[in-house]
This record gives sequence, C-alpha cells and structure tokens, in this order.
Amino acid sequence: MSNVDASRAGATTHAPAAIFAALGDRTRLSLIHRLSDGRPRSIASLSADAAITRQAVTKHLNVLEEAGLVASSRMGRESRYSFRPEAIEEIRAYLDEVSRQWDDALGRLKSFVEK
Amino acid sequence: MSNVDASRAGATTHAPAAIFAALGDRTRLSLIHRLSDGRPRSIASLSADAAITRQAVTKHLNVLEEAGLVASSRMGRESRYSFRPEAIEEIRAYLDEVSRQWDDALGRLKSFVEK
DNA sequence: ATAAAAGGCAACCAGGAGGTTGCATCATGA
DNA sequence: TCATGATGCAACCTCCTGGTTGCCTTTTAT
Repeated sequence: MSNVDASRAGATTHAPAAIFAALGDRTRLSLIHRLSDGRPRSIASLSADAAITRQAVTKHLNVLEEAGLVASSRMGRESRYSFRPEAIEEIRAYLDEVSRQWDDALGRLKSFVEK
Repeated sequence: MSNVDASRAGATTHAPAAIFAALGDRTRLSLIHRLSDGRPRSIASLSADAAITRQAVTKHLNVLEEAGLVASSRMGRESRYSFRPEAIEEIRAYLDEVSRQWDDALGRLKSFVEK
C-alpha cells in the first residue's frame, strides 16, 4: 500500500507533484491515452501490443493508480484498469493557479507601464 | 546540451512527457511557483531560503530549462531565470486532448443508453 | 588591486525507477 | 479435473536522479 493514504474518505488529494511525476513517462502517458477512451482494460490487454513485459506494464499501472490517475477492480481472473479523470482535473486546477499568478503579474506590469 | 534540440527555431515542441517529468518534483514545482510571479531571479536568490545546496538548485533549473519551463540569460556575474508560460500551455493542450477523448466516450455511452 | 559574490565543472554517492526472469496462485473452459 | 490464461510476488540488474563537496573562473564593489 502507498504512504499517501488513499483510503482517507473524500480527501484524496494526490499532491500535484505525484500526478505530474506519474505522467512524466512516455509509457504511462500512452497507457493513459489508451484508457481515456473510457473502456476499462485488463493488464494482459494493455500489454498485448507493448514492447515491454507484462510485469513492467503492471508496475506502470501501479504508479498511475497510486497517483489517482486510474482505478482497478478485480473481475474474475483479470483486473480491469479504468481512467480516472479527477486526477487530471486536479492538476489542471494547479496549472490554472500558476497561469493566474502569471497573468496577474502581467497585468500589474502593464498598468505600471501605462502609468 | 540536450538531445531535444532546443535551438530549432520556433518548433520548440518539448514532448509532454518531458514537461510532466520536470514538474514531477516538489522542489522544481516550488521553483516554478516562485518564478510564475514574472520576476526573473538569480540562482543565488532562488537558493537563498532553500534547504538544499546551490548546486542542487542549479541542476533543477537546468531540468526546467531543458523542458522549456524556464529561460535563462546571463546578466553580469549572475544568470537570471524567468518563467516561460508556453510550456504550461503545451501540456494544458495535451490535457485538453485527453479530457476531450474522455468526454466523447461519455457522450457516446450516454446516447447509447438513451436509445 | 583584491576580496567577496555568483556561477560553472566534475567527481562521487545512495537510493529509486524501469525492466527482466522465474515461479507460485487463482479462475475458468472443456 | 486439468491445462491454460491472467496475475501476483520477489529477487536482481542497470542507469538515472537528487544531492553533496571541492575547486576554479568571472564580476564587482571598495
């Protein structure tokens, strides 16, 4: 289990850095891309056309899950991973904050120059 | 020098994964946060209140620069780093693409159920 | 002219990340 | 019930990363 305490009800505030880090890998990014069509997939299915081992894919999926980007549920003998858009929204909010601060700075500079 | 060819005019298409990876570190995230107020800062200034060495900060700044998140320019004896919002816009576009794909999937599911 | 400030360079180190292989376990279709 | 498919677990390996220390170079203030 992760040390991020994903079991704490509601407050699943996966630090932005962790989410960014999870997205900072080509393989994981392509997994996200494929899962973002809404269709849950098994590990075997996801590693079928991959150049790496099923075990490697499993590790990547674990990273994505701990970051809150995907969710898994066991269905019989296979575990299906599905995309979780909440995490995306979380870092989108973070980016908005950075952009807002930047825009504010631009605004102040502009009004200063005009004065 | 990086192998990303940051000198190619205009087409500074820093792969999303590299940008995400650069943001996937608390220290670098806080550097970005501080620089996003638009005020360029020297390395010494940025590492003044940091818990780590100036050298470590330098390395982080290099990572951010290669990802296109900051730009540096030598001013006398100090080199000033400034925030570069273009990289943020680049990954925001990527996130939009993922979200769009997700929304489309939801839409198809909805119309299927309603039928 | 020189001491102090600001950086750059390089070597070095510990730990983590990405991958692999081997083997055990659980579920299921014949 | 039994072979196969889908995973889980664990050990192991290599390379990258985050950090450090030591020392040299360039500027600048006095």
